[in-house]
Amino acid sequence: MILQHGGDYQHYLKKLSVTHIIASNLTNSKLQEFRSYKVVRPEWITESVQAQQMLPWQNYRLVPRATTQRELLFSRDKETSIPEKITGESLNADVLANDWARQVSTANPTFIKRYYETSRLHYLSTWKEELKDIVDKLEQKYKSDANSLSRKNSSAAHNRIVMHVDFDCFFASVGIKDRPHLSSLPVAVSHSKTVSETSSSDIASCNYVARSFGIHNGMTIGMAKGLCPTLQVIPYEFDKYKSISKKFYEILFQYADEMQAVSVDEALLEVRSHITQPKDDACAQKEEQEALATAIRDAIRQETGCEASIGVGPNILLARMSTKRAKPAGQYVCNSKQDIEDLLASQNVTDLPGVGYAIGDKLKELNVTLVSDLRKKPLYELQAKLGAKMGQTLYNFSRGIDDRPLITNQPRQSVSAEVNWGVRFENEENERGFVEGLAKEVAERLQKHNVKGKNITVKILKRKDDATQAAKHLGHGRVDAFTKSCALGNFTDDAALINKHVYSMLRSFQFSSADIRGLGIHVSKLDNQERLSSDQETLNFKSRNEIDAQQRQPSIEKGDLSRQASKEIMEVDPFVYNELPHSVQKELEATYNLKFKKLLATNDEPKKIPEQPAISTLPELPPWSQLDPLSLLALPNEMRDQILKTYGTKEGDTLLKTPQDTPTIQKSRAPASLHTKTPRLSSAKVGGGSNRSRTITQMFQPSASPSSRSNVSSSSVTNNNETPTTRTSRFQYVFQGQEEENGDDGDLPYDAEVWKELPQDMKDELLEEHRRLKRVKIEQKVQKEHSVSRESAQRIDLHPYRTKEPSLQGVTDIKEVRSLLREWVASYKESPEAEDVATITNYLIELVYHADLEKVRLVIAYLMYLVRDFDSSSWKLCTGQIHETVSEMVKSVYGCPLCI
DNA sequence: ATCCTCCCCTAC
DNA sequence: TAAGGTAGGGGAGGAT
Repeated sequence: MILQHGGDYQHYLKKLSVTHIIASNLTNSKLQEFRSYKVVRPEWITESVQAQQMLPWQNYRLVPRATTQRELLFSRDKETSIPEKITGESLNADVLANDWARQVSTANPTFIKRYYETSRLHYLSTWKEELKDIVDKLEQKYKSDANSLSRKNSSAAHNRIVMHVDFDCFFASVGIKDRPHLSSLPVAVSHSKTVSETSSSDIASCNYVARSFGIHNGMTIGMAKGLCPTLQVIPYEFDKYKSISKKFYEILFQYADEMQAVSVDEALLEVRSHITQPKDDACAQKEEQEALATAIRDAIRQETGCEASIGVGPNILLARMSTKRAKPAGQYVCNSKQDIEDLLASQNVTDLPGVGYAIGDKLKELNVTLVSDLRKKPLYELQAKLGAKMGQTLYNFSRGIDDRPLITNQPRQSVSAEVNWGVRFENEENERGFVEGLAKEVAERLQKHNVKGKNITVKILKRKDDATQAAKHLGHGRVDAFTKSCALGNFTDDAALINKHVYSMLRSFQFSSADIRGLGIHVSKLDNQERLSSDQETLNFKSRNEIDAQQRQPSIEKGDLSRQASKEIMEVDPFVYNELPHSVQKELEATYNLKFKKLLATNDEPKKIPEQPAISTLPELPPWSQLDPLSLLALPNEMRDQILKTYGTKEGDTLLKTPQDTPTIQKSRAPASLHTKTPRLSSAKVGGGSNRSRTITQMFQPSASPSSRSNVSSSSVTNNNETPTTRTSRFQYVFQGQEEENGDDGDLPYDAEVWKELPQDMKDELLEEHRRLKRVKIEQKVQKEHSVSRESAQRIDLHPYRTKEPSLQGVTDIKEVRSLLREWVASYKESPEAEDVATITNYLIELVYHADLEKVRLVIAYLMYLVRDFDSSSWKLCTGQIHETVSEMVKSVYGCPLCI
């Protein structure tokens, strides 16, 4: 209708060419973004057409969604039928009648500042950030050191030694250190000054004497008093904690190849390079690790006067579990299979890191309480219950497997501030003031960390309708949580701007201010993120140019464009310009050297289609990729022909003014809606069971460079002078063979009927595009499988159904499989590569699903035979692990273990 | 398939 | 009386 009545239609908002925006609904952020545009409902068009004249747009303004939304009306009558309705207003009035409560709640204008000065959790978070910074800086310093390479490399090696160091009841220990007379008494750290039964103050930390009474962290003083009337309460001493923590980190850094700040009293260390004993001498290694732990504990005791416990293990999980075992004031080294068993099997699942109440409950629904129960569950069951990632993680954890590296130098992703205590608003003005203060707080934090963000999220805790006075004094009580976010056009750290958005989002919920029990502001999408892709708005041209100058396509560089744009002359249609909002006009004037066109000389297009009765000029066409063939078919014949011809004669994207002699369609993707809903013509499956075998391509590569996980793929890619996405290996034929077979286009994903209607040249384009897409897909799949196999050794395909026989490296015959294994073991005398172990495990698992247990048995037996008289324990450990995993698998699928 | 929003969960 | 913050991983489900 727009076109037929002389209008023009743009698919994307371009400030220079859009006069009105048609929408029946818009998100909050779009409403904000378009607030200076003429945003009208579609009725403006239809009714104008009907009236045969352009009606005033003002009458068709799109009103904000919030106000068009119908309100859920809870009848007042029903409410009053509840005998004593509890309202936020009455509850707040009750609490705020008390003068003291007024002082410490939002009723006090200086509340936010005072609150953050006393919140232990706030300190915990702040310290963690500071310590991360310190560790990063120290790391930087060491990097310039000559020694740094060896330090770094050793931690990336496969045989990790991870150390977890953790103070025993940190806050309590620090307090007791300066109050020796309390050392043998039950002690707790809390805000509470008196130990009364009614105190709802939390215990932040308590010593082991107190714990012997059943007292634990997080318990209220009131409850603790019930358990132990003689409990000694000491106050927080935040400054002390911080200074002791500093000493702690200074000590640790001397022993760490790499360090992750976990918290003020806790850190993770890679200490491989500090262990000199050979890997295969487990006994000597254990002794050395014990000695190292003792030395570190001694140093900490001497410097800080407090006890720390240390756990050592081959990964983070086992190090942490070891610390648990070590406490208090002890250490534990886990370096044998038996140790792993001792640490895990009998533990409660909630003792695993990352398993709290919620996940513990979900596991309980699966009848899983102990880690040993967890181990009996097949992967798919865990994933179905907990999600793909969590299921996999716990499946691995239960077996002592944990691939996670230490996290260091991670750029911050968000900044936030929230307060969920003491929030009691007497009126809306009160609420507004608080939001303003919180926005200011967030803005200051952004500024402090030198970042800006373009996404703002507000989080609200609203008292449940039936919630009475909170159990904790001025606590939030029983609440529901709500969040809403908005995307900004620009990065910001401006308090007023943040406040404006937050307040408007908050109001959109239409909650009574008296019901609000907590508020938070989160800012994300920060401007400190690494620019990895050319899509990003800022680019580090130097480094990128250096890295991939050769791979660079002669395509457009967005960055280049925008850089030059500031000097460019911009041709503007005066008609369009006059319709633009004033702010946009100004912006254009500021940015460009504007030059007004004479008049509607749309003859930019060299090839104009002459015979057009219906429409004289074509509107700017959407990119080819956006074209919906079904809609195309629905158009009047002439119009469709014209559109198709236009695509055939020029670039789909008219922004690219490069003249094209040959009618090609670049950068096009198959429109999604073309995907058939009827069965495909034929689906020629190629490659068969060899798909997975591609993950093995690294298997026989020399292990010269201590191939850290991250550089494996890159090293295999940059070898030789091949295209980046193909693999350098003697097994390359697997990949290339597939690619060639793709000449078969039988599996085109298009509806046969639609296809038939398309003109031949369009068919040709689509065919070519289809082939290209297919190639890309295969390449991506190869890469993905690599990353997957790197992620976890126990990845199991969730789709057991296999028509093709599983293969290792494209090979299925047991003799050939054996010779592959022989070759593999021979080429890695020292210890196996994790990726290869994963590949073989995967192969075996597929065999299990393929019900070829005999072959499973043969392969494992042969592996064991190959490593039978190896000195290296890692080979034996590894084959043992493969055996165990597969056996577990067999058990979960068939109900009985595998007998070799 | 990938992204985005609105959550939930966890750790200290 | 009391100071239930914060960042990041991740999932569900919808939009693109």
